[in-house]
Amino acid sequence: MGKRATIQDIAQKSGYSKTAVSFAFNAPEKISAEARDRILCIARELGYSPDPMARNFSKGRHMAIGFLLPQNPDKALGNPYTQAVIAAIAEVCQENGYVLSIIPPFRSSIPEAVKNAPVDGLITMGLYVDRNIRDALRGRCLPVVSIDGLEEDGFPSVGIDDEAAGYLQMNKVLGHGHRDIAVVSLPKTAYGKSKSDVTRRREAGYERALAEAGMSLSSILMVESSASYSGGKEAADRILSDHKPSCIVTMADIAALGVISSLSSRGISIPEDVSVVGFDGIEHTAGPVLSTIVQSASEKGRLSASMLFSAIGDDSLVTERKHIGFAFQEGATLRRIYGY
Amino acid sequence: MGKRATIQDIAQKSGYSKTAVSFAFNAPEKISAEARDRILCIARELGYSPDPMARNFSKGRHMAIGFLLPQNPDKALGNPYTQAVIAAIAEVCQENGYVLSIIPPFRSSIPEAVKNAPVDGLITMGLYVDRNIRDALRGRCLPVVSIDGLEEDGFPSVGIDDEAAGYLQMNKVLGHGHRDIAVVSLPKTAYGKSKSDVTRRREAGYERALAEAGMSLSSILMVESSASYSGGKEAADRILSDHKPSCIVTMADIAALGVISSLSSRGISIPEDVSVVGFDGIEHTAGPVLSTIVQSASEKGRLSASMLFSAIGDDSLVTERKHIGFAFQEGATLRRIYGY
DNA sequence: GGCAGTTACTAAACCGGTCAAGTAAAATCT
DNA sequence: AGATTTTACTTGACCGGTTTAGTAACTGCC
Repeated sequence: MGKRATIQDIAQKSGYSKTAVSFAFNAPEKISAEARDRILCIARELGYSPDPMARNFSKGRHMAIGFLLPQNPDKALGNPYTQAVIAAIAEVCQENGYVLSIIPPFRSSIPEAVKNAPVDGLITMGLYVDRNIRDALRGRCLPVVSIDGLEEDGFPSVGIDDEAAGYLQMNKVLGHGHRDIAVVSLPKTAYGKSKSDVTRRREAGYERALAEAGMSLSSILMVESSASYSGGKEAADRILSDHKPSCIVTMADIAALGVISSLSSRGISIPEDVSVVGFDGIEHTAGPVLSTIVQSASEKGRLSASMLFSAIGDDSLVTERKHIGFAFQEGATLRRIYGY
Repeated sequence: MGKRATIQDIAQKSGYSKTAVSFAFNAPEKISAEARDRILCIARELGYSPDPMARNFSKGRHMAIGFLLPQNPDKALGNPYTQAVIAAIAEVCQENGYVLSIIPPFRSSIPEAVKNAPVDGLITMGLYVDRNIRDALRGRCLPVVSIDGLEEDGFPSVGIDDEAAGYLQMNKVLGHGHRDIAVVSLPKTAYGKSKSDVTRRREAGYERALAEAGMSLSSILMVESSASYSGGKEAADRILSDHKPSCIVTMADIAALGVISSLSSRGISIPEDVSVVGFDGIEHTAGPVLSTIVQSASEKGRLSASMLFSAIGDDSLVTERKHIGFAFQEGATLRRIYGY
């Protein structure tokens, strides 16, 4: 790895000043065509192109935005829905000439990750913002957009109306005649501990739907699991060690796939013996189409990234929660109980 | 967005020098406990933490490595296998205190993306390195590791023995009695035009397997498609407009899923009517287990990232191709033709 | 011919840290 | 007690660009 030529080298060799070289690359109109040609020619000869670090430093911009992982990459990126959101964000980054950085916790610390992230803005997803994280974010003076975050966090946020979505999900299940229901919910640790996080909002929706059917939350079995394939499997095992419900409702498609895998391996057929309902709307899973709540990953990603870039651009950021749409997808994994 | 405090501000307010402040943060042993406490206290008060850009600039490191996308994010990240590799790379990045940047083409130009990428090293995957890209890479003086690249590119490379894998894949198909075979291969544009790229190596393996069965490459239908769900669907459509083969072999699982979707929607059952074989070994697809060649995404990602970090560390990089293992996965989508 | 405006360029400040070299005072050694 | 080492800190160069403020030469105008 030889060392690179610097703007100085080009200036010297061409007989022009550093400024002239800079102009040759960035502001052709501020320099004569003759000088420009000469400089660019010598630059090509020496294999010079402006150092992105130095350029970014002097411009005060990183030309990168960050996607802050609330957990280790294997966990956080193990969810296809998260990956789909990231893909959408990456798309918007490209349109803006930016790069997307995946920011994992730094030595197990999210605040440290925030302090060191070489980015101009951050997108969080499913992050519970505690005091330390908040301080780190404030300390960076960076625009932040949260996906599935809390309004109370004070950041602009993108998400769905989780209460309504929870209601719709449970309402569909009840409408199909199910009464013996188990729910695979999300872990408190990763998605927040405060009262109005995603899980709580969805649970509120469940409660409302159940109430309309004369039931209550306490009448269903509720287990926590990470939003992952293995988490879903384990959750199913725990549920089945209790009893076999007629429907298992999950808060993440990837967990639903794990549930399905666990059921299948026990010879339990879906949806005949046990129905399964997911949440998210991940794609390309082959097999039976999952009955699930669909919330567009690309819409979530694109909208959050757009909001972030407009904040980076004009320095004004609304602290508002924007809702995107959602819908129930009739799949093959939810059975209608006849005679109900 | 107020402006951040600088090291100067802390120095002034605390009565110490910039260096002392720097030491307080980075080299506690070079400063008295008293001074350290005082400085850190004032820093906390003013919400100061060292600016990562300035720190990186003066250290000459970005603390980021890049994953160079050969196509737009939606295409490149639409493949679950790619995402799994990225997740594995991100894992290694975390262990090294680095960040992983997704580098899309910059205004449709990969060389421009390379020139501007704020990273200390690059990993490419399935990239065809033309002259311009090579020059850009050389110009950056960055360590590069290629996944599924060419030996001729001169970069250290990670991949499987694609000839052997192609042979194994086709051999299994032939061994199951299939003779009417269609292949969904990868696009030349994205994966290379030169003779010994991934596609060509696998084709060579096909040819060898076919030859052993007294057949040749020309006796099978070969269509190109992008390594994507929709690409697989379209490829299946093109194949079926020709005739209905007994087995469709693909070079990417995600394309196989697209093929399956196309077949299913026509009422063609798998594997009874048409068998499908994939390549990669993506996970969590629910549905029938795909018969496929499994090459560990996490091994590929981890190995390539490890190689890159060792190059970043000690400045010595072998220009060697490392092979990881692969295996055939007996799934439910490949039918044995009895009486053969 | 003198003045304003334009063109083409340059010198030097600046971004915010790190770090090598240097200094003064205190501690240790002989 | 004087020489040496150690401790605790500071000064200032440096990373490689961008950008502001300027200058000198040239152009156009009356």
